[in-house]
Amino acid sequence: MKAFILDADHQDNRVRLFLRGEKECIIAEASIEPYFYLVREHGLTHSQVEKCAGVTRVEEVEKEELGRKRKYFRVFVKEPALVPQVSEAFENVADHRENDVSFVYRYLIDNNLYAGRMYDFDVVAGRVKAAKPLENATPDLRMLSFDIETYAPRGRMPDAKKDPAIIIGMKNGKTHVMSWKEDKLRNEKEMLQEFVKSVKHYDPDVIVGYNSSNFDIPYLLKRAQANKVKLLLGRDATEPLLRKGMRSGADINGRVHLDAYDGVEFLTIIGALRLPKNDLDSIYFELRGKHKVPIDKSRIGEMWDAGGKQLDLLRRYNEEDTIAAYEIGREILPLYLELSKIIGLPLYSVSRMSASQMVEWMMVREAFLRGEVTPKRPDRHAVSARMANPIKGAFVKLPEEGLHERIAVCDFRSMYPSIIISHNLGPDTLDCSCCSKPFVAPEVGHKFCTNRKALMPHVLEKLIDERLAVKKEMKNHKPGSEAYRSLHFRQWALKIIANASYGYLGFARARWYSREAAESTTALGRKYIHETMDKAEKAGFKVLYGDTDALFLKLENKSVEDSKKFVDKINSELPGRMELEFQGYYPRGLFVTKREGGAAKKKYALIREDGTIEIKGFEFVRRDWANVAKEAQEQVITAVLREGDTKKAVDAAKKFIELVRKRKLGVEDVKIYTQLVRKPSAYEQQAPHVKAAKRLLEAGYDVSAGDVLEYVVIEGEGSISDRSIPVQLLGDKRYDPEYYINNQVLPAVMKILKELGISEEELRGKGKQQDLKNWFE
DNA sequence: GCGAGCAGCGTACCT
DNA sequence: ACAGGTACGCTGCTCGCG
Repeated sequence: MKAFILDADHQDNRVRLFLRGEKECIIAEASIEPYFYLVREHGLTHSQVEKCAGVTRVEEVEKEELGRKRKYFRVFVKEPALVPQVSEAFENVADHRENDVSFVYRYLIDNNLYAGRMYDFDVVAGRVKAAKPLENATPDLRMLSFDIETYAPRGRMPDAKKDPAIIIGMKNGKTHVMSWKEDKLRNEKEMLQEFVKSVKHYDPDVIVGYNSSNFDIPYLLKRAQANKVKLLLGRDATEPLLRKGMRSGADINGRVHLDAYDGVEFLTIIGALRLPKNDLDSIYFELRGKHKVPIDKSRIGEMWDAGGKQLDLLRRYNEEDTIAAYEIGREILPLYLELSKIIGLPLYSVSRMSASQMVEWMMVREAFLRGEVTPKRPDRHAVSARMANPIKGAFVKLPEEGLHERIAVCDFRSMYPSIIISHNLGPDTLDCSCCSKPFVAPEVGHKFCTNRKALMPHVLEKLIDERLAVKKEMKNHKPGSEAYRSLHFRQWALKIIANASYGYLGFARARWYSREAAESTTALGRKYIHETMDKAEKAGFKVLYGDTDALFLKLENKSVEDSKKFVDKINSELPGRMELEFQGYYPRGLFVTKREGGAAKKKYALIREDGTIEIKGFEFVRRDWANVAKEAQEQVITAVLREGDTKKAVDAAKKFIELVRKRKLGVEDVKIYTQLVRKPSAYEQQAPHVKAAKRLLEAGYDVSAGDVLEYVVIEGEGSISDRSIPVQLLGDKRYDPEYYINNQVLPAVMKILKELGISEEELRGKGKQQDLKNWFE
């Protein structure tokens, strides 16, 4: 059967595989002997281990771990559940290894099977006998998104014990919203049954929700219980299984429960997405350019009771959430599928992993393939010791403030991965005993083996080679075609994992953490960027700025061609896989002065020849600035870069100040977003967002760490914090024009205008010194 | 008792 | 729960003056 492993779990010693073929999904079983390792030390004997209850047999093996040979007992046990138990029993006698590799992962890794990839499975009597890898593309997955609305009386959050679910929306191709006031459904119970029936009928491979692990699925489970029905969403007609722990989850057997919220967080962390906040409305706006129907969540109960137009509006609201979840699913499912194919673990598991976990599981698999033992996770003390001792990072050159012309930007392609590969860096090649001439890292002096390839460089090389091949293959396909799209997601997935590798080396909780390898990586990075800057100056360019792996060259009297030739010259002198890339030419660019003087790093604006503008670091790109300040700054930057028009820039700034002063702005223009990273009581300073959070709490809202707050500074007495009111509680309170001029618009625009020699006074139109208060006559 | 000056907290950005 | 480098608003303390 031509199929791929969509999902897998186990019952006792039997691994259960959900094999997704062209159309059908069948269940097949397989098995493997569960095992783990004990390090042979402290006089522990073979027979001692063998005698332990649950142990079936013991092998004496010699294997490599972190570049060193060691002796282990490979301990086989009766069933998977005994792996943690038996290893625990030896805790005070011998160190264990790989006792935390789950049974399904063990099966996939040890059999060299990659979930997500196509195989020709030989299934006899429901058991997998063999699997032959195929080149075929994965068949299209059936995806269903869903979203629920729940009833609650005004003034409190819904309580799953007593408040019913009232609406369920679903979308596969088309959208279907049902509620039990309409749609021939008489009550909540019938709606729940209808939902289960729809899922069974459509038989999706993937069920997408938004925050469904924490809300929709737990809620529906409780409601099903209250109505004495079962929420049988699994392919084996089972209910979702809620997972507790550090990260809650909801497993649906045989399907992939994709929580789009996880996906959005993941994209945000890797820098592929930036939204003011990660809620469905922000996403809806990002995807469709318009906001969802505005409804007050605390009034959902009333709207339900009112029926008619109110209920229609509520259904519309639900429909938009369902659509948004579906659209996010369409974007992240192909990405997760490619990640799953690369890592080889089931799609559902991968969708719940952080980038570092993805790197780590790739390493675990590759270590197995190389016959190596996986190091154990560091304990709490090791983690805090690692964190207490941070690693020196990248070099950032002080730029030259002001307006500059004719800039070429170059950067090192995948700098850190290239360094790790080119110099064979890793904990397993550090201080080897086999090399008479090891590589010695500059500045830090760590020595690395030059004979045997380390695990991380080995993994990275595979990732990067594969990515180059995929990029090449993409040229054979039309952009927009299905094949192109899938290749795009593949190269993106490969890039994500490669880019996370350096961070992983320096990640305190990593099994393959290596302070030495990580600090050698950054030391080499600093060496390469410094050397390249020196060479650029010698070649007659002016190095305007540089950060980590990027450098900005001012062409002066040289041509763009010259800068490209310079890049070629550098590449001819670089070792291994190191490569400098010409990134682009910019006719104009702007750097500014810090408030306390001196040029600011990590803040600049560039314009391309086609007139498009790139803004980095400025208030314009920060969510914790009001829109009015951001828009004013954008217009000023645009006037300066596109037209070189100082007057236009000044006029734009004045226009915004006037708007503020005349109170022409709405909440959207003046609200400020700030994330609350802890619970409100945990702050020592009463910052504006902390005060806003406390006000929300007082008013009976739920506020928790991680929430992004929206607040407005209103007029009145007291500090800014005293006057920071969350938008939910704004009522008819008015924004403070003085604050928005002096603390928002002016700093944002003056930062730019100051570089053109314009003073705050000139902004006011008169050349004289005047008190800012004059704006408020 | 009061304002100026400043350190440190806190957030979000860049590579 | 991926790294370090950086800017900068705001609070709340210290200090000098009277």
